[in-house]
Amino acid sequence: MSKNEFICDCNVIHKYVVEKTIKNMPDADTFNKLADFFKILGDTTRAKILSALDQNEMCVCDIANVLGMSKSSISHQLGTLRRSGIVKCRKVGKEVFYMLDDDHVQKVFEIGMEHIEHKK
Amino acid sequence: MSKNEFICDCNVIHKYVVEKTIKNMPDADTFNKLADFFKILGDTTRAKILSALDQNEMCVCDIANVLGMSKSSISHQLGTLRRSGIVKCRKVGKEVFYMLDDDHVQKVFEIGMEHIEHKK
DNA sequence: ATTATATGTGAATAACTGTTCAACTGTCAA
DNA sequence: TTGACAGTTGAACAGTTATTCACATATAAT
Repeated sequence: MSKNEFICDCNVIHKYVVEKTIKNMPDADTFNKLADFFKILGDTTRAKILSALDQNEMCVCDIANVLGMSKSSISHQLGTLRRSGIVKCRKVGKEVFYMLDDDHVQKVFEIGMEHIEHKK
Repeated sequence: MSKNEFICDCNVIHKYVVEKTIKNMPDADTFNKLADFFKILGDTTRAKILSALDQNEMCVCDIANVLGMSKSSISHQLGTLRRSGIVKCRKVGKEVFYMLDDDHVQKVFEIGMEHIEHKK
C-alpha cells in the first residue's frame, strides 16, 4: 500500500496498526449518533435539567425555577432533549410534565461524575 | 415563599418539589466540569480519535490516516483532548504516541453505544 | 549544517448553538 | 367570551468551535 492510497497529507508510519484500526472502527453513522448523544449532555443547562429530572418528573415552570432561568430557554432545551429521545413528557391540563425517557442517561451521568471526582 | 423570591418569570406550581430538587442539586462547578467532559466526547472527530486510541496507542500521522483527515486538524483535537486530561502522550523521537488517559472514557463510550443500539 | 519529516500552533473563516425577545397556541376559570 | 397562565416557537444576536492555512518547532538522517 503506497502513501498515495491515503486521503490525508501524511506518510504512513505504522501501516499494520492503521489498517487494523480502520477495520475495527464502527461506521460513520454510529459515530454521528454517538457524538450527538454526548453533545446533548455536554451543555450545562441540559445537564442540570437531566439531573433535576433524575429526581422527579417536573413541569417546565418548576425546572425554570430550579435552574433560575426563563421558561423559554428551558422549553427550547426540553425540545432538544425530547427530539433526541432523552426525555419524554405527559400533558396535564395546562402543564407539561417532563421525565427521563431512558436510564442509560443516568448511568452515563454517574460515570461522568466518577471521572470528575477522579480528576480532582 | 412568594413567587417574587424566584429569579425566573414563572409562578411556582410545585413548591415542595422545586425546593427539594434545588437542595439535592450538585453545585455549579460540578455541572460545568461534567458538561465540559461530555462536550469533549460530543464531536464526531474526537469520538473517532478516542475509539481508535481505545484499540491502540497511535501517533498523530496514524490517526490522521485512520480518520482520513489532515494532521493539523487531528493535532488541534489531540491538544484539546490532552488539555482535558482525556488522552496523554509519550514522545519517541519525532513521533508522539497518544493513548487514553483514563478508562472512564471507555466505559462512558460503551454505555453511549448501548444507548444508540437501544434506540434503533 | 542542511534537509526532510512529525508535530504544534495562531489567525481566519464558516458553521453551529444557547439565550432572548416577541408572538403564538392551548387550556382553565370567571 | 374574556382574561390569565403554561408552554411553544421562529428570528436574531452573541458566543463558541472545527477546520484550514501558513508558519514555527523539534528531531533524525545525510
